[in-house]
Amino acid sequence: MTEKLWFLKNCRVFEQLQEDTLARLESVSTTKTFAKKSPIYLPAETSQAVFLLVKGRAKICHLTPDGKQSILAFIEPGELFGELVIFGEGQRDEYAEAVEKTTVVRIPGQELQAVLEKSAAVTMGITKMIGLRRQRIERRLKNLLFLSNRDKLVHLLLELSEQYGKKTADGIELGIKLSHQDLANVIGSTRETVTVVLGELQAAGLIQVGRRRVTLVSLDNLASSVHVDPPPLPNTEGASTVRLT
Amino acid sequence: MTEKLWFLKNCRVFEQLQEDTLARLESVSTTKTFAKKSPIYLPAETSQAVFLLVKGRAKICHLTPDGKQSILAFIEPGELFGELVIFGEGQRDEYAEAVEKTTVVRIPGQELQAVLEKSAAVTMGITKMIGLRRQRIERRLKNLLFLSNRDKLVHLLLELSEQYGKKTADGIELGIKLSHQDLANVIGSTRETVTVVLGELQAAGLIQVGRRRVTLVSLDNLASSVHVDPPPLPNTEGASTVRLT
DNA sequence: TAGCGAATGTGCGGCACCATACAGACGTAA
DNA sequence: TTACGTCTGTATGGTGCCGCACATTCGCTA
Repeated sequence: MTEKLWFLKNCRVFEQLQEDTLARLESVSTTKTFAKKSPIYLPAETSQAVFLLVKGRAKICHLTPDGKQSILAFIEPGELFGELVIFGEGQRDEYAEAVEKTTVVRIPGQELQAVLEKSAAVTMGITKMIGLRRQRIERRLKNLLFLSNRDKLVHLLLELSEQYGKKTADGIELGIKLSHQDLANVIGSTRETVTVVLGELQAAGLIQVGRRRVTLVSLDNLASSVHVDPPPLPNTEGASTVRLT
Repeated sequence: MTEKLWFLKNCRVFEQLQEDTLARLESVSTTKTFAKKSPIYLPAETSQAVFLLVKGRAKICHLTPDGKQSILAFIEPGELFGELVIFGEGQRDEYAEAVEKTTVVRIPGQELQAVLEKSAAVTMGITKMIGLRRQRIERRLKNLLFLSNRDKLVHLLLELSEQYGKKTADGIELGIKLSHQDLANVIGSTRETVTVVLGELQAAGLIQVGRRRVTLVSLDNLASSVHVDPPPLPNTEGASTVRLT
């Protein structure tokens, strides 16, 4: 019927929901489209809403007092974000920004909370999602604590390969376009340093870089250079359709 | 009746549980006491268990390949930890260590999962806990990304004051004994740097330091020096009894 | 296809921080 | 009380990374 309903139904967390609950959720949600670089929600916003990304891509960011942007996460189609507001923990201190033209479904926090009370399955799904993201963040934290920028960057590339890697003739290509500035904002470094380090990694034959594009030539060598086991290989056919987590 | 039962009942997540479920949980759980500095669980461990800290204090840690210890969190009496195993997400990559003589209740992951299926209230409680900890970690992450060691340390002190602060005549005293090495392991710095920075903060009249003890003289000045709002004041009477989250 | 903005490459001075080394001070257990 | 181990203070050189400056190239859009 409506697009919204279809979107909601196709989000893994909601797929087990009964028709009437789903319909209710649909009726209180709204669809919105954002242009590239426009904010989806801001820290100051009083309205407590959760979002489902339908199309495009978003990033969750934070600004330091002196204007530096930290990137906490990227959000892909099918993923829920801003979900921590349902715990009524006061204001957010991060914001979400569309990195390309992006469509989202906006779900009022109250309503989602009501759904949680009705469906244990959905609650469990949300819990797992939050837990999974916490594990990811914890992993990032420990990588950021004591590593050199080189190693932070290698870790990041390995992590990205797990999520966005597409196997090609040259190696694993990252299916996400990121500028050096973006990479720097994820690992807490500077654009120039990232440029240099990427150059070194390429010179060492570990990766191949192009404009907003990175291909990991040797996962094994990359991984062993930072003393970790190589991450699992992505599916051979790259295209990941609607995913969750 | 048994001590275990009492411990479980006094953990906020479980307090709403029905008698029989609680009894079941009690029957499959075991109580263990660990000496100072001994490991409570290790990354390699195959047994999937969740722990409830009853007495003492623990820290969740990670070791870098070159032997540096990152501290991810401290665990206080009444708190659950190691809870992410219930998502069957393979091995842990962190370990837990008793920082003083510590007693825990060990709950098999399977059993906790069974409880979650029975009680929506407990599931919601666990979800909130996981979410709250994620927020905390995210906050730490963004503080670690672009700040100087001085600012990282100040942020840490403010955070600790929120959790362990006790109001005294001189200011807010942190009710947790931490060596400079511990502080360094939390913010990803070195022991010497922490010593120096603490000295500077003391010279600036912002804090008072003693052996494994820090007192925040002026929350406001500390907070404004890193461009954030001062955290909420702790309760005047320090002693926090069994807490959760 | 011309032009402009964004993204990338590179060099260099300055400095915050690390690594090492050592000395003194405190706490705790014998 | 003594003795030992842990914790803390301090100095010193080395360096990885930032901050700034500028040249160049790519890609999008008009």
